[in-house]
Amino acid sequence: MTGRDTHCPKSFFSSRAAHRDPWDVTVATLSMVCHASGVQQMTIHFETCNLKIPLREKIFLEGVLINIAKNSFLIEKEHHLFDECTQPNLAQHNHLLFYYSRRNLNQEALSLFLGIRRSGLPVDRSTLSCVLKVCGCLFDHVVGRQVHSQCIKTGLVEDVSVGTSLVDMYMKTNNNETTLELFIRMQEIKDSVTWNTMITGYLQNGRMDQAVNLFCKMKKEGFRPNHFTYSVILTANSAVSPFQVHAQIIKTNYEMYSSVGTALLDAFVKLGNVNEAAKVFKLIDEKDIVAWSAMLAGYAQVGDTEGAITIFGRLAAEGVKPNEFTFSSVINACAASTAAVEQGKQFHAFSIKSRLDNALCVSSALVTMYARKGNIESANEVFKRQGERDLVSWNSMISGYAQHGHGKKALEVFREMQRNNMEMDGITFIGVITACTHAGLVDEGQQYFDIMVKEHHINPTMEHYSCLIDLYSRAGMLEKAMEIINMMPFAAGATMWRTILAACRVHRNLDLGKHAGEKLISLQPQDSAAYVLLSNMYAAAGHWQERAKMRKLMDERNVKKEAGYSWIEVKNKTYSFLAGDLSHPLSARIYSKLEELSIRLRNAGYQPDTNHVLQDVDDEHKEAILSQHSERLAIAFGLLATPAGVPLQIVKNLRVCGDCHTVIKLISTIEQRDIVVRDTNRFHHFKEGSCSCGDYW
DNA sequence: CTAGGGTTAG
Repeated sequence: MTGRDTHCPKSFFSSRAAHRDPWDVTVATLSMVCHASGVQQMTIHFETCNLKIPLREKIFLEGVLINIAKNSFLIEKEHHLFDECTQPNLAQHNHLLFYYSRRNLNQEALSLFLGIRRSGLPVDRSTLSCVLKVCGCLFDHVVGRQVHSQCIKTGLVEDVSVGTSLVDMYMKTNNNETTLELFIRMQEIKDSVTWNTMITGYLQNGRMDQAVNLFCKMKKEGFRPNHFTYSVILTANSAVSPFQVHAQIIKTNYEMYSSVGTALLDAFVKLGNVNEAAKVFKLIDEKDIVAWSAMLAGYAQVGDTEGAITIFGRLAAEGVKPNEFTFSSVINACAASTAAVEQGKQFHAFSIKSRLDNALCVSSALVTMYARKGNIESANEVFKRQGERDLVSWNSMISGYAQHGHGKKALEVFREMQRNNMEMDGITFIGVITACTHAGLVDEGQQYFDIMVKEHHINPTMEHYSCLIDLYSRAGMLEKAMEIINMMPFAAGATMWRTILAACRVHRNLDLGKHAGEKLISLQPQDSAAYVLLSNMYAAAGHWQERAKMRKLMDERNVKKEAGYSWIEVKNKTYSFLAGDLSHPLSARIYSKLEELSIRLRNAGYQPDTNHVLQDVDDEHKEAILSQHSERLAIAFGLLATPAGVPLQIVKNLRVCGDCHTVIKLISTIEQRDIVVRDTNRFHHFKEGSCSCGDYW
């Protein structure tokens, strides 16, 4: 059970293992070691700074060079230090090489090795194994091959660990032929590490079947899989059934190993089976941060925010330090939940305290979280402060702006991304085209689609065509939208027909609407959207008989209309409202507030648009129904429950109707409030009588 | 010498 935590993680902060690393010498332990080993002539310089490890001086101790700088990373002047060292020997060279490698300072390790080689100093199996690993990490097949010939010259190629390192290096640099040749040549000397290395290599190159074959062959040849083997073979989820492997693991007792249990639980999560994953998690003996993070991410992936946050609380209570992956997962869980932004903010604060807020995956998760919670300014704040950015950072910001209808800003970010020569992918263009859709930039949207295909050679997916159809539909260019449907290399799915249908409703195209409605109903007979939209259209056109038929069809097929819900957060609590809801304790006050508003709205010249009511009732009733739409109840409550001037944040499970949109614009003026409404499609920022969507949604 | 966890859209 020991020795399974000794591998160095990607980042210094990312595992408890790192804290047990003998090289992470705190000031106290260093002094002790110096004292015990009788090294007196050495000077240690302490520097007071607010970081944990204030030692900055270089120390030559027991044949090991240590230079601990800020954050305990070995960063500067290593060669200079090396010159001062009196004739470093082979062991000292290897020590430093391992130190670099373990810290992921591969470039430094490589220069050290090249220096050693230039000076003709001796090397041994440790030196060569270590530098081969470094070449693999850097994907440097040129130096890798040079080292290979050095292995042959020295005869060390016959050594198992050197041979295995060669296999690893060639696998990582994608040289499958040489790898296989080496592996066959190692027939007599190979051990289970060699097998594991081969299997891992195949998996990382996406060759699942080869990996599984080798896994079987390994057992046939009498090598027993160990915890390395199991933890890696479980990532071949499409080729291996976790249930099957689980049975083998139970027999061998490896399920209590953190690495194996983590891989297993993750395999269950990927099958969508969190319950099974949770059972596996429970059985892990000593859960390390990777295991905790995997379980947390599992809950996040199935949308169980509460579960994810509970796991975070438990690991913190057990004194386990969250790392950047833990934060990015929990923040992502907050982004997906319906709860208040406050929850996400708390984890943001925690990540700052842990000095992990600048980690790429954390800051990108924050951008998305703030954007999805309606706080686009904070999203941009985080984005601006990102020291380095990757594809995901840029995509997150573009999509964020797109969802908020800030089409121009989304495109600005996109152009900045272009100027920085960033690589782009399909998701980038989904964001860009969506931005054009919400901004009504039809031609630009089509142009970006063409650029994506012609200049970036990205194959358009279903989603891209969906975006195009959306682009044209929203602009009322329904013929163009149908043209796309007819020319694209996919059959139109339910989502596309729903888009067309909704656009037909807005642009009053009953004929195409019928067609789209029928398609949608045939694809998803249990989805209420088609029935509701169609009957809506019939109602708007005054075709009450047709509408009654739709109603009947719904009853026959037992399709239930989704109820309109809105919710609002006040002081960390979420209050939800159904249309016509009377259940709230403040109900009476809410309705009198609505009364008062309706008088003031009329004085401001408001005329209710009763086209948005689908029931066959008289106009007076229609007005009453409109005025009790769930978002209005939530807004009335928000106005009562918060001090003047505080912005209101509303979330709605359906799209905002045209009449409510008009009313909310007016309310933002007469009540002097900023109101943000997130519907199923986008964000609406109402301010001083207008909306960020420019009445285009 | 070999291993397990995360993020972007719809």
